[in-house]
Amino acid sequence: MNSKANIVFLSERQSQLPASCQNCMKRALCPVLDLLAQSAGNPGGSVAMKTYHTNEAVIEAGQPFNGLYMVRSGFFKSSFIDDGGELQVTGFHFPGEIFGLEGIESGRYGDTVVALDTGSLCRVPFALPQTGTAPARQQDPNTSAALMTLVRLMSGTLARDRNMLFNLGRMDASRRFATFLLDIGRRMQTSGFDKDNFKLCMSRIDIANYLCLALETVSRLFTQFHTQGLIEVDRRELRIVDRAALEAVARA
Amino acid sequence: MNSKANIVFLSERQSQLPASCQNCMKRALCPVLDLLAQSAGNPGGSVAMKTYHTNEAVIEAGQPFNGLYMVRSGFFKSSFIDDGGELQVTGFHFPGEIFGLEGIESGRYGDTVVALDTGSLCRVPFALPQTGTAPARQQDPNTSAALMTLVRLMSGTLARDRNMLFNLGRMDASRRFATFLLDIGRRMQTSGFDKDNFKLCMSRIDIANYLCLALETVSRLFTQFHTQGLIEVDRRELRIVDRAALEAVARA
DNA sequence: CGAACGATTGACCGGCATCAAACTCGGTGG
DNA sequence: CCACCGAGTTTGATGCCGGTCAATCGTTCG
Repeated sequence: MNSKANIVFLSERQSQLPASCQNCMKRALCPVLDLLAQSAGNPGGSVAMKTYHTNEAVIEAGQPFNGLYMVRSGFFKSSFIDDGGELQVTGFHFPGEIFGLEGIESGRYGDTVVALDTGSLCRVPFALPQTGTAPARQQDPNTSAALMTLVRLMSGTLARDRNMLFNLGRMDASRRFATFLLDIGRRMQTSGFDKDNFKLCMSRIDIANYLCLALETVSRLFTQFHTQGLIEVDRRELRIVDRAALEAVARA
Repeated sequence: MNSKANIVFLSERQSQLPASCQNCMKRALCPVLDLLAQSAGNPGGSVAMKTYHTNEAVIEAGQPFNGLYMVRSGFFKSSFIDDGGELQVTGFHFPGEIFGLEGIESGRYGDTVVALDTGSLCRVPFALPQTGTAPARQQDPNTSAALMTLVRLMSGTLARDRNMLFNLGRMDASRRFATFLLDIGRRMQTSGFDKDNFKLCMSRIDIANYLCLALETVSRLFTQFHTQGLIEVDRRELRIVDRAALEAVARA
């Protein structure tokens, strides 16, 4: 009944987790434990873990929604093709993070997601009853907890998106780039890496596209920040040398 | 028990609606009926309707979250003060629309919301149990339905925000402005107005700030679109003359 | 009427996109 | 071992969109 780990994460609900999650080492990071618990008895299938390789597609924009994804390891990239046929990078996903939320309402994923390197994902089968349906009769005691988890996740995502919106609209190239580097560092730390010393998981092109800047501008900013002593950079290896100064650039 | 209206909107749940909603003429528009139903027995208070006048504040950014708001009539504006002390307009709210979603997770509203003219709101008291709390014991049969409604609302908002993000990042001033006008028109129609002939509820300054453009640029775009025969404009009265052409500008 | 505010129009200029070319690094094959 | 290639990146030169400053006009209100 109880695992051999010293720490009991969620004593009540743990026993209801799918078998595949019982021994997961990433459980402490997992933000969807409630959803996972619910999925234990989900007719749509149980939690599936899968490994992906560089450039391999996880989901394609427009495919029917069939669950949320949590990153176990590796890094992933979201993008979609706009009306003009241009690819637009919409985000990057780090270990412990969730994606697929935007597909819940429409029933279709809005983004194509590909692996940036070798990594693994958990797919959490999940579905919302259709609108206008009669109120659910049999109340799974886990359902409410799962939905609240979801609401929190989405509320947080909304708040972060608003920041990004502001980022794109108001900030000039330097501020955008500084903000980007700090954001990546913060999330690296959350994922268990060093926040000041890490390997950028994406190409310059992806960064430029994500920040809505020209590739050349991003390249110039790398060298400019390096010259100013804010960062050290070699290929994709990045070291934040003067965090305070970088934060100042992001603010000013 | 049953209203005198010929149409029964949600026969099952209607009887559980708060008294103040039983006779609401806007019930058909209301996207939070499930939440309202839940709030009937909510200790936090019942649905409160209130009228606001021009420039009157509904909520201030940072105030503790105490529920969601639905616009019954009139128009409202969201904004916040950034680190540099500058005001940033984040959105406009039309009759039938919801705001306050971003405050659910953090427990504090992220935006200040003010009335653009005289209008009225419903406040829907609402609270999520704190994280880490034990699973709810007594399951209100409406709770799940309410949460699902919320999840749908937020998923839709996420999708719309992503578009706005793309709007700001990639589009030049003309495209942003054309997209803005079409969006306003669409939402005017949803709120029961004419989609091609309406009164802009906000000032040029608000539009410019929202689109992250200079006030002067917006003004120039009004006259430019007018000269090109796309729109007719007199003060705040707007008529979309050539919708197809406007859509072309928004796309190209 | 004068003051205050919102909106329009004009002149100027800077940041960033665009075009263009060189450079680095890894892989492949002769 | 070197020549060759291609993708990714860096660096340089030029031009345009849109921000900023400034002046004017129309409307509303005290």
